[in-house]
Amino acid sequence: MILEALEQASELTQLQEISENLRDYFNVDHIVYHWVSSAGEQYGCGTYDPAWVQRYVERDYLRVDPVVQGCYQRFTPVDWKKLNWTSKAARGFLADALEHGIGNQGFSVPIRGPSGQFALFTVNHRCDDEAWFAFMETNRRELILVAHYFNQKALEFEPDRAPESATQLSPREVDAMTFLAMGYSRAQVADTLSISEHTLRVYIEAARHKLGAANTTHAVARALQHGLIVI
Amino acid sequence: MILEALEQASELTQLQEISENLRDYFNVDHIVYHWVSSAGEQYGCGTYDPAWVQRYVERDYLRVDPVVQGCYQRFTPVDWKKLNWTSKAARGFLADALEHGIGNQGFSVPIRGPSGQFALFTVNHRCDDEAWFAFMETNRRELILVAHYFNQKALEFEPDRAPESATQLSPREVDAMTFLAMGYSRAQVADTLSISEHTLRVYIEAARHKLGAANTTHAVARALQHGLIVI
DNA sequence: TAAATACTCCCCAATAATAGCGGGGCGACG
DNA sequence: CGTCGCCCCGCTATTATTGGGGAGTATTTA
Repeated sequence: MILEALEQASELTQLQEISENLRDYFNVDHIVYHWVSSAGEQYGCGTYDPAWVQRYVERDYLRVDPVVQGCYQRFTPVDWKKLNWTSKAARGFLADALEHGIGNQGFSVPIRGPSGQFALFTVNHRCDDEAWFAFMETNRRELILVAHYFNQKALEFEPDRAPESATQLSPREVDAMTFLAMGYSRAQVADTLSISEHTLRVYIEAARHKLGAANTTHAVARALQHGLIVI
Repeated sequence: MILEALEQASELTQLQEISENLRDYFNVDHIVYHWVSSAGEQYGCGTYDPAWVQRYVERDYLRVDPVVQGCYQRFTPVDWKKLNWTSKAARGFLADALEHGIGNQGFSVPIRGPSGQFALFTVNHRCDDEAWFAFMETNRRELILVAHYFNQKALEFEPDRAPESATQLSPREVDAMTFLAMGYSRAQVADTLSISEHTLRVYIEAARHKLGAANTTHAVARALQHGLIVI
């Protein structure tokens, strides 16, 4: 079974191979896995034409692509047909994509990580709606599972992407960060925690230093990204 | 197959039933699904003793529970044995849990949503390591899939939990929020975007209002939680 | 084509944030 | 019993951020 190959893969370059194997196994045009991040850091592998990938990056299609935008707002895997392709930018993007060999049908599985990591596993194919529907009926479950296994492997090979800062905040620091993230002012937080604003400030600074943050907003953002606070 | 029952479930009360059916189907002690959030809003269903659930909430075990803390920092499903049970609080929690009928073996699947939603799907059982290992070998894949389907159903029944405010930020607003989340000061952001600080402030305020945030930190936190920005 | 949205710029007064300094008490770990 | 981390409180000072106005152009959408 295809999952076995995934579980046994042991080198990063194999992911590319596996994506090709998956493409053949499922008999579709493309299988793509890519990491989504606006901070430059993009990683991806799959069977798209490298020219298209380059064009995608160059044109900053990440901000236009309805697949990315849609999955980013969604909980569950989504068929491309359900996405919103009405905007001018989206239609332009779609036309460009089709010209570069991308199929008209697609299914993307959003995958999320603890630090706001976000990845997409996509199956893409060119066919009519009927054939696509039948394909999805048959393979949806296995595809979802494959998506998660693929992601797990990608993480194993790129440990940098799952940093696990291990930075721990003290309970009071967690409280402070949490209320700040909820929009409380310092005075409100201090009041809520029944401590002086001076003391509160000490916690905020401690958290800021632990998190290597430049300011309070940054500290809250990092605490959220690292899963240290829940709001 | 059990997934069919999940797909066909059409009422919220059925989730409780389904969790019981899943427990019997997999022949384990407990199946639990619960939503994790410190903002009061907790939802859960499953086969744990209600007395334990109440105790869990009362004692604020959410902040102690290594399963929650561990999964919150982790990308992938995790066996409870892999978690860190060394702290005093964690050991006390474990002892308390065992006394309340919780099994010693567990497997939890973290599930994340676009707005920072976080849920756990847990299988719990009392048995020796060997039996548990065999069980997991057999059922891991199906459990992962069941976890995601269960979550999907829970979302359908509780649409409030997937609010999808549809709030969209303009590109410039996204830029502003992103750099702020990265710790840039307003001056730095304005400089980076090559606009005046005054203009930048308009974006920040616009984003704040769109997001219903009380201040900049809150706005950044919400933007992060809603997946509107990535850092 | 009109309406909506996005982008750009400006002033001002009040508030929040940051960076230092100092103090004391508690509990856990070795 | 000493060290370490956490919890709590005080002070001063400068700088940055905030939130309330208003106003014009450009682009996209309906």
